Amino acid sequence: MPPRKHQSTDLNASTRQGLDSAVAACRLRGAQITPLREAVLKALWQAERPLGAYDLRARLEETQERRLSAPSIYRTLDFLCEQGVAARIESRNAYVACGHPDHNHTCVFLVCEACGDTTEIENPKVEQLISKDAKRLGFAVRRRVVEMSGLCAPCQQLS
Amino acid sequence: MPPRKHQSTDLNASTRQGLDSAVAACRLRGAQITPLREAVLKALWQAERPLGAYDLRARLEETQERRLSAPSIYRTLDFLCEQGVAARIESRNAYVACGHPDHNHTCVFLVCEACGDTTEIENPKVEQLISKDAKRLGFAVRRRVVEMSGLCAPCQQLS
DNA sequence: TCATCTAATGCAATAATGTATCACTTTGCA
DNA sequence: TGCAAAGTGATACATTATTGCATTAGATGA
Repeated sequence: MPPRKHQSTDLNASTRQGLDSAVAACRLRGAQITPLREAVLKALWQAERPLGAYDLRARLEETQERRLSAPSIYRTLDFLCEQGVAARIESRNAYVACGHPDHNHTCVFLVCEACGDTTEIENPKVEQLISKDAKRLGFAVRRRVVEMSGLCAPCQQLS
Repeated sequence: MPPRKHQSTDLNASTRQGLDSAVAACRLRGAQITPLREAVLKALWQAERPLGAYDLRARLEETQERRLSAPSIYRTLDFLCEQGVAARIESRNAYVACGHPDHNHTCVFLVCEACGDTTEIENPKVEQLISKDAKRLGFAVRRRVVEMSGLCAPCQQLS
């Protein structure tokens, strides 16, 4: 799969496809897709960049026309991350939809400091390299966080 | 969680060496090492795991016997991270002393979820791999976050 | 169909983490 | 000495995240 720009604003083609395949992946594992979970995932897919939990809540409250509690948002995000269909960007305290809904994979996120645009790339070699080091030290890796922040190509032009 | 020692104000050999070389590295760059900065760095070296900013503050307030403001702590930590003698563990909102005080390097952190113990490894190949991908996409990397969480060898024995 | 059980959600309060701002102090230096 | 810049202190505030418990929605089986 080619690198996916999280900034794509079209709501239909790639967004719908990503959303649908994410939902399907969850169902395959017997995980329950509730209206709230689907709404959150959809909002992430539609977002132009990683969304903070409270930012996400604000957006959902608009489209849903009701109040949502912070715990609901966090629980839902936790669920989506566990399912591998979303990911937390630790260096931003924010979340993105993940286009590679496998359980055991490492995504590398390139996060633009200027516009927030986030690109997700997969590179199995990175994972292998680190796993090798970890194994040598007897460390059992469970979760991987690989994030690069800097400037995306368009923002470099501007500065 | 296994017992740990954070009461003693004495430094063991490797801690002292790490602290001294970090201080020397800062001075070489003309950066000012103030009493507060040195105290914070020392506290990080003495802790055997990442410390949260407020946790760090509590410890310093004990040894210094005075109140410290959160902004002071954060400013000091920012300084130490910029100097490359400390690093922020994004997945924990915490900070560790860094044993490789170069400006442009990528450390991989292995963080044990059980005991908090954190190991820092250097692997230039990881950096190269990711840089290559980034370059292909025209992305200019400025800061790198590579963190693995899981279980360290001793904690695997226990479970 | 209904009773029942469990997962999911709602809600209030609050903890934990991080920042803005301004005033004051120290340091380096002409 | 006096100035400018860097560093620190202090208050208030903003953002992010969690806890505990009540309630609701969905699945399950008699």
